[in-house]
Amino acid sequence: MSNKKQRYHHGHLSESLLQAVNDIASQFGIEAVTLRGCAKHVGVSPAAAFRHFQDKRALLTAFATRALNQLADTLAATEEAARSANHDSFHAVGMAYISFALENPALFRAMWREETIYSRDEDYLAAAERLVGYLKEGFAGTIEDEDPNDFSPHEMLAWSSVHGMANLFVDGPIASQMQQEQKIQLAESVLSELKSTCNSQ
Amino acid sequence: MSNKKQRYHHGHLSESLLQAVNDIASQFGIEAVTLRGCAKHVGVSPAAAFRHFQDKRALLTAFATRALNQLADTLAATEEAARSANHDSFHAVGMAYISFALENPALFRAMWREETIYSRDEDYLAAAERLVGYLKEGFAGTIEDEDPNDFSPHEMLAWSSVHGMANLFVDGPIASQMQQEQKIQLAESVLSELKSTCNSQ
DNA sequence: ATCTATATGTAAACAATGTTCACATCCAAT
DNA sequence: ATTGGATGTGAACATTGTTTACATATAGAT
Repeated sequence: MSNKKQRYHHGHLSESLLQAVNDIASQFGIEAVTLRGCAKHVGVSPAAAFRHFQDKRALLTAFATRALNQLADTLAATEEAARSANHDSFHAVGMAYISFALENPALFRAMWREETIYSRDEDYLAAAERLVGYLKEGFAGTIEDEDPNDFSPHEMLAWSSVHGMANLFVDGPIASQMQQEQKIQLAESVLSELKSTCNSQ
Repeated sequence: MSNKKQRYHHGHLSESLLQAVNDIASQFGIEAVTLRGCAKHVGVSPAAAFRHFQDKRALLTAFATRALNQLADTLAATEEAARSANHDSFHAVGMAYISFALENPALFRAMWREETIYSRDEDYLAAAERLVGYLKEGFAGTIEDEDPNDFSPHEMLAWSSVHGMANLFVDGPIASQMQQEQKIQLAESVLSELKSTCNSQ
């Protein structure tokens, strides 16, 4: 971080800028992310960012896209692991979703904020579609699926309750009043309730 | 709006500023809310706002507080109406929550955004506690309640799924891809699933 | 190797925003 | 009527996003 300071060209600027967003957002929240701040964090002039992103909004869109993909990766890996270990993969996927939000609140917040991103961006839509795909396919294949192209009430119930808990644990009155451990325990028991409902048919 | 323009003192500035936030947020989104914009909307100098709110953040906190109270009012009224009409009040309260979000996305977004408000503000906490209270009391009294001071898995399941749907309908890939009507129908059927789960004991 | 087109970076400037400060105006209690 | 506190104004400032004109590096053709 000290010897290659003299280079006029950075080399991986767009990648580094996204990393900067991640660092700053993780430490101070997304609201604290500033274009100039990211540029300084990377050691580059503010204007340089505009060679790689049309906008601040475009930068945040790319960040949200990456966050979506990370979450989708996590879910996929979790399901695979649980399946091959013969564990309850519905439970595992649900908990993975919630844990991701708890461990990366900044990422989780970023990926859903319609107003601060270009939600019609091609890459963003693709990433979103990938995540939604998992869920439409029966909550990543862990519950029975009637139609892989649409949400059944069961699928929607599963996703929305997990998504709702994740949101409530990150933003809301519960967020600051409950310990991490409590949240996880509550999530576990809610998922148990859910499982019986969603597998009942 | 035209004859009382000459007064030096506004009279109800803090109230009017909140109204301005509402107007602008409803029309252009919360991200578009600007202190100067609100001041101009009210016909007052930017600095005047600081006599009534310490911060932009304090203004948004007051706005979020009001939104929380509005939602709580709506839920209370809905429950009362459904109860006296002998309707399914669980269903009614759940749908009211979701409808509120669909009809007032700006309000709904504002009330949960920890990063843009003072979430430790006294009034905000009171409003949040009031809403949470409804839910801790058995989802506004519509499901059985084991402990009014804590969330049972049933209560958490009910709230989180409703909250999750509201969020997904307002921010997220579904938001733009589904019609209002579809969202409501999906919500209805999810709530039907939920009811059997939450009342089963 | 040289030249040149293009990609990538810089510095300086601008408008908009949040915020503060010194001052103006009004209201209300003496 | 006077005066003190509440409320509003205008000018200023730092910060931010963004643009523009210019500088430098890199890659491919010659």
